[in-house]
Amino acid sequence: MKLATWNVNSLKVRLPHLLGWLRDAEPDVVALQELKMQDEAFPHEAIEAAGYTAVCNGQKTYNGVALLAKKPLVLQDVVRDIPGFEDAQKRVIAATVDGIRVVSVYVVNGQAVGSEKFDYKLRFLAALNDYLHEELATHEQLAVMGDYNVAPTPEDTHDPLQWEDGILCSPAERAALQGLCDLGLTDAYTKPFLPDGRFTWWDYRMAGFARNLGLRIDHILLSAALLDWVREWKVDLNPRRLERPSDHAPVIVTL
DNA sequence: ATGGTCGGATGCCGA
Repeated sequence: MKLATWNVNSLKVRLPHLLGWLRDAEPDVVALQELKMQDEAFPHEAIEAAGYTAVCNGQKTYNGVALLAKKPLVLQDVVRDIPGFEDAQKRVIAATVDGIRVVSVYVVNGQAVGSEKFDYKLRFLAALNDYLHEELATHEQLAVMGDYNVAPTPEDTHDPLQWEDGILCSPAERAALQGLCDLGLTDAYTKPFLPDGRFTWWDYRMAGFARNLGLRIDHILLSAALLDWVREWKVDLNPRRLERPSDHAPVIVTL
């Protein structure tokens, strides 16, 4: 079973990349983020033709998330957004596939430490914590996959001196991510699995990818029942090397 | 045309 997460940064622009990558990587379950499109525009037909079924929680211009499952797998008990958390932004969708509860999440970027958006990021992560607490109580097998916009440790940045205490790396953000793990979730990333490096995002500016000026901010968190089954964690750099790529690369965990 | 580069939507904003 291959679980994957990918921030595509506009599904409209990246649809050819997504279809090619589904063919090459053959993931079983995919969490997508930053669709930047409404539900009516979601390319169900092309994704069905590629052998996948999909559910989405879209939004115009910003955000938007989806879950894909390789047929004949089906996505059941779909829940959109964080129940009870008032939020106009579409950042969460959950479903059950083959007995596993999967969540696609696009955590708030936060812009700058101390900003209004930073405050929203921390409130979002607190609400996500409450939600995942409930999900863990009802689903033994839980996989929470997405763009967390948090680099867990200094090693997860290309330049700790530059990034430390800034946005994506501040103590408050790292504590919030650790808070999710304290619920009973574990980052599937483990250091022996580094065939193509550990970074998942590179800024478009200043030739970030060519110089490998990256961060590890996309994660797959697993409940204990799934963690024992992890065989491999990897970043798939192939889509990031294409013309007009997303600024993120997919993370794939093989169970 | 909009900071550096993208994407999307305008007369920049968010990342």
